[in-house]
Amino acid sequence: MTCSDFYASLLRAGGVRSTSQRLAILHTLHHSGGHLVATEVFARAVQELPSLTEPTVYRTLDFLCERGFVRATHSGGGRLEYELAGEMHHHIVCKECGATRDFPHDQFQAIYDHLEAQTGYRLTEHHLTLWGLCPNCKP
Amino acid sequence: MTCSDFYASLLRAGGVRSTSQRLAILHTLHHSGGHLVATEVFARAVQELPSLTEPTVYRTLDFLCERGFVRATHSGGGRLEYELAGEMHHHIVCKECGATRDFPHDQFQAIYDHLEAQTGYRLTEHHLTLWGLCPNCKP
DNA sequence: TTATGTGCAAAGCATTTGCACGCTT
DNA sequence: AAGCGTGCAAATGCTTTGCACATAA
Repeated sequence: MTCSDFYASLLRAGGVRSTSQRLAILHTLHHSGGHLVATEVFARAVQELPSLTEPTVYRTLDFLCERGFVRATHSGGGRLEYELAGEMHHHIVCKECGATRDFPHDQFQAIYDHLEAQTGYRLTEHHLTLWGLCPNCKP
Repeated sequence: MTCSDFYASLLRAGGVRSTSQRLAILHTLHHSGGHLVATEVFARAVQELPSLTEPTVYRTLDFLCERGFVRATHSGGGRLEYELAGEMHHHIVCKECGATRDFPHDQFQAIYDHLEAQTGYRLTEHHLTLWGLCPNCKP
């Protein structure tokens, strides 16, 4: 099964139409390792699909987020970054060299449970990003 | 001591100049309870100081963040929100009614320490925001 | 007095919107 | 065949920049 076939069936399984634009954007996010702002998604995806336009990228990213295929995060700078929704994880970003490392969500779950009990909120979403100095950039 | 006097001495204690623009912006953040995007900061602060302009708001917010007087967070929507730097806390936002509640950072510190040991990064900054349904909006 | 900060005006981008056409189902 | 999705073009709005003047220390 090719990459595109995979995403095509993923979309259809989610009950939405499979279009070349959506596939190009999912493919781009997959091969970039995520963490792309909208303009970068466009810049890369348009190389796969030259007819792609900016408005379509914005609308498609919104759509894919709403449907849960894609997740929006942020790494500072005030611009949302997009990545494929998959295994739950977060990011540590090096402020010096930009190196990014993922870490799993597991260890936060206990705190989230505790916060639900404490506040009465039911938690459904979260953004968590850490910054610091990676081992190489530490003095 | 008036509100302005307080921020004036805070700025000078930090070794930076105290200007009417900086005071108006700090005052605005203080009385809004934080969580304002740049355009909202301008809209409110310009009422206190009519000569204030947008470029000044953007430059001043950047400056105050760099110097640690103000902190930038995000609550979705991809636009940074600003609040006074004070006691370390995070936010839970209700997706239904927008009600925001703070919770202290304490309980996360142990995990952060553990992540530092595990990844070799030295952590210096972090953004953490949770979304969900508040007690009133839960079915 | 001197360096820093601000206003003004304009430019630069990112993002959104309306509408007609095309493609998926 | 029907409805959703996209391209195009333009508008909108946020943010940044250059430069001259004002202000804090």
